[in-house]
Amino acid sequence: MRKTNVITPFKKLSHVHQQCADSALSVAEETCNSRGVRLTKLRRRVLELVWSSHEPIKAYDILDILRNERSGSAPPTVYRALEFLQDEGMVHKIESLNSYVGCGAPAHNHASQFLICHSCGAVAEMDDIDIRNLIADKAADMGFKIDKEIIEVKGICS
Amino acid sequence: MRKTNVITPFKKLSHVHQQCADSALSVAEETCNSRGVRLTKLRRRVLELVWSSHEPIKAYDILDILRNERSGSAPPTVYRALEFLQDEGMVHKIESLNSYVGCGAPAHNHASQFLICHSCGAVAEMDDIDIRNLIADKAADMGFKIDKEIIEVKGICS
DNA sequence: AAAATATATGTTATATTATAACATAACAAA
DNA sequence: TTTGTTATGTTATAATATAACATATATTTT
Repeated sequence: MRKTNVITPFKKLSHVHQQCADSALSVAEETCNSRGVRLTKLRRRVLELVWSSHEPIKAYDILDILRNERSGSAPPTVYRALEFLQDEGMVHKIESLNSYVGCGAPAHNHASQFLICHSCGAVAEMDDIDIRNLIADKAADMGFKIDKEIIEVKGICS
Repeated sequence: MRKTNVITPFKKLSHVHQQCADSALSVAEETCNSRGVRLTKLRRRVLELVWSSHEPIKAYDILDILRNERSGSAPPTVYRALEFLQDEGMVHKIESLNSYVGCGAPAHNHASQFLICHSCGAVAEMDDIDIRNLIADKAADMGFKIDKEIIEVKGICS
C-alpha cells in the first residue's frame, strides 16, 4: 500500500484560501505557457472564480458573477471557459453535483477520487495509485479496459 | 483479494434480454411485497422500460414512450417513479450520463461500481468488496467517513 | 505592416434535465 | 364509510447545457 497522493486536502481552519487560489493561478499560467495554449482574461477569471469558492461552484453561479463584470456574458461564455479549463486539467467537474472544482495539479496527468462532505460542502481530491490499480485489475478481470474513472465519495469530513 | 460480485455482467451475444427483464421484474414484485411498498402499474411499467433498454435510458426517453401509453404523462410522472425505484434499489442513476439502469439485486444493500463501455454503450455493475474496503481505508486516513460511493468507470468492453 | 488564417468571444435561440406546487384519484386504516 | 395516506395528474417553471452563426482578437504568413 502506497501513500495516498492528496491533490486537494480538506482545509484546516487556519488556512488562507486566497493562497491556494493564487498558487493555482500561477501554476495555471505556467502550464498554459509551456503547453502553448492561451489562458485568456476570461479563462483566467473563470478559474479564479472557481478557486474563490470553498465548495464546488455551479456554472450559473459563475455566470451571475461574470454578468456583473462583462456585458455580453451568457451561458456559452462560462461553459466554453470551463471546457477549456477541464481539458487542461485545471478544473474538474463533479458529475453528481453538476459543479466544478479547481485542481492544483494540472501538469500531472492523474485519476481523481473526490471526497465530498455533505455536511460542510468541502471537497478533497486524491489520486491514489492503489485504488487506480485495484479498479484496473478488477475491470480487467471482466475484460474491460479503462479510459477514465469517475469516483465521487459522499460522506462526512472531520 | 476476494472474487468480484458481479451484479450485472456484460451480456453475451447469446443472451435473451427479455429473460433478464422478466427476472428483475419478479424480484422487484417480491421485494416490494416483503417491504410493504407498492409497485404500482406505473412504477412497474417504468422499471420494465428501464430493463427493456440495452443501455442506460434517459428520463425523457421513458417519458416519450409513456406518453403513447398513458395520457397525462409528464416529467413528474417519470421522475417520481424513478425516485421510488432508486430508493428501493431497483434502479441506479448513472450520474455522468444522466441516465438510469436496472439493478437485479435490490434486496442486497450494496455499493456499485459501474463499467461503462463508450463504444457499445453497455454497462456492467459490480459490487467489489475489495474496492469498497480500500476506498474506505484511504478515506479514513483522511478523516472521512463514507456514506455513499459513486464509481463510474469509462472504457471499452470486450 | 498588411493580408490571411486560426482562435476566442459575443449573441440569439433552443435543447435537455429536473423540480415546485397544487389538484385529484386511489388505496389503506380506523 | 369516513378519514387519512399515498400516488398520480396537471400546469408551470427552474436549472443545466449546447447549437449556430456573427464578430473580434490573436497569430502566422507574405
